[in-house]
Amino acid sequence: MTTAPTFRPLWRQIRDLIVRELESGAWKPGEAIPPEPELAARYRVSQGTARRAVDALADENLVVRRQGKGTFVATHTEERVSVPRFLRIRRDDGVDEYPGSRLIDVRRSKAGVEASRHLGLRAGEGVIVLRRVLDLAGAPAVLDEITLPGTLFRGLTKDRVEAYRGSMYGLFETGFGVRMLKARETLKAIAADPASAALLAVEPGTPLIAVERVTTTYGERPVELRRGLCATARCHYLNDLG
Amino acid sequence: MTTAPTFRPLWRQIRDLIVRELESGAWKPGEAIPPEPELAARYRVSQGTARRAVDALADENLVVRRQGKGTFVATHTEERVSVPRFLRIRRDDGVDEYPGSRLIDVRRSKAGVEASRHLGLRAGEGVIVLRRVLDLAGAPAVLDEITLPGTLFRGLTKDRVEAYRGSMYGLFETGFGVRMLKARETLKAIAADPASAALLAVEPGTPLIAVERVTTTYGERPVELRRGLCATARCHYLNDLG
DNA sequence: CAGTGGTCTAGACCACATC
DNA sequence: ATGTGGTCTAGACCACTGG
Repeated sequence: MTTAPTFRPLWRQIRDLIVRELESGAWKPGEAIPPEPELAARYRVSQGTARRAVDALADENLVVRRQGKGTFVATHTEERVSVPRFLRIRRDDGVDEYPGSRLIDVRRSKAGVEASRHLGLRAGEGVIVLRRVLDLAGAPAVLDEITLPGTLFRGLTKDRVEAYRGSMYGLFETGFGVRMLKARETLKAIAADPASAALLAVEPGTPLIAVERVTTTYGERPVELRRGLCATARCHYLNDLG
Repeated sequence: MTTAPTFRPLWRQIRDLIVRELESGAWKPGEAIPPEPELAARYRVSQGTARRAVDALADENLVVRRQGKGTFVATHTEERVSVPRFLRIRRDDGVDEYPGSRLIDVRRSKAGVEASRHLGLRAGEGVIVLRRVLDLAGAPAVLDEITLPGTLFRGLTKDRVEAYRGSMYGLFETGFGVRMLKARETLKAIAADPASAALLAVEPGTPLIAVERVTTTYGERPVELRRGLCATARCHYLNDLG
């Protein structure tokens, strides 16, 4: 039995209030949030305390500070410059490459046991399943199957995905107002089945890394289930332990 | 070409000075560092600035703050309570278990191309190679091959490892004064060779996750090369993306 | 109780970006 | 020149630990 927190610092309360504003969409991804003096005035605290709250948000990657310019709501739409934040697959030769994406299909269906469990849906609720192949160094690297709650991604079609220029999470954010904040990945090694092998251009039975990702938005609410099969002949999964 | 940093905040400089103290062993792992007022006096700064420096160290996991008690040098010797900080392998059933370890052998040899590259040694320098199996849920889960620079781990023997009660990094820290601070892991999927398969109690050819870890101490200096083969039938590799 | 880290404030000044 | 975030200070007070 854990006792409820008996004390919440002021900066923590301010942080929570700002998160609620972010959640409600008061300031959109990429936009600036109010400057520190204004936040301090609004919440009736010293600038130091407002600053502490914003610091916490920056540590959580919810906002990005830019000296001299302001503090901006974090976004997935400006990741084209480097490698997407959530992509752990890298080329063995060390070259930083934004992976190419080929969409296979977009289907509507009912949530199975696994999907409903991970996404917190009732069995049989509508989901959208999207499949694609990521290319790295000119060869297929990852076969992705992305499962989304139908209610959140109503107008999502193959055309819409193909028309969008940028990362998947950029589309989710700008097109559907769903912000991907954290993810938890679970990795296993499996043998390639014939169908997947064909799409990845490897022999059936080739060892692959199976990545299961559950992505969450505000309040740890799960909004994406992603299963990726990674062929690691010329690339690898990278992880830094701090 | 990157320009040299033109400005270093005071708190950053203090942080660096404290790191040097830590590196020199002025305070040993598990011990308390001087309280904030004392640090402030020693470095002739305000307590707020000293605090900022210690905050940075805490963020880097070099020290651990404990309210009311003090600030302590981080250690790997107190990880028995939970799961070791650098271990990403978890049981599928969610049970938190401290893995059992069976040592296979400890050999002295010469650094090969890979080892010398990753550990920054000259080819042919002496290394110690240690092999073991980690058990999870009563079954072999990971086959580890740990390569260490001979000069740093002079008295390391099979007996010494078996006599030590605690994690490998706990032994390195208390027995050899080498503190493991960060690590970078590179994962690939491979098929089990017959020898490894036997030790992991799986069929030859079974897909495994091959984890290559390079662990570093102060100044990003590499001090361990570890190759692990993970059988993921009843466990998985877990990674949180923030 | 004294000593530790944790919070909050008010104010001065610095570094950076923009006009 | 102005406005933004970033640094530093001095001091008051709170929360937690242990004698």
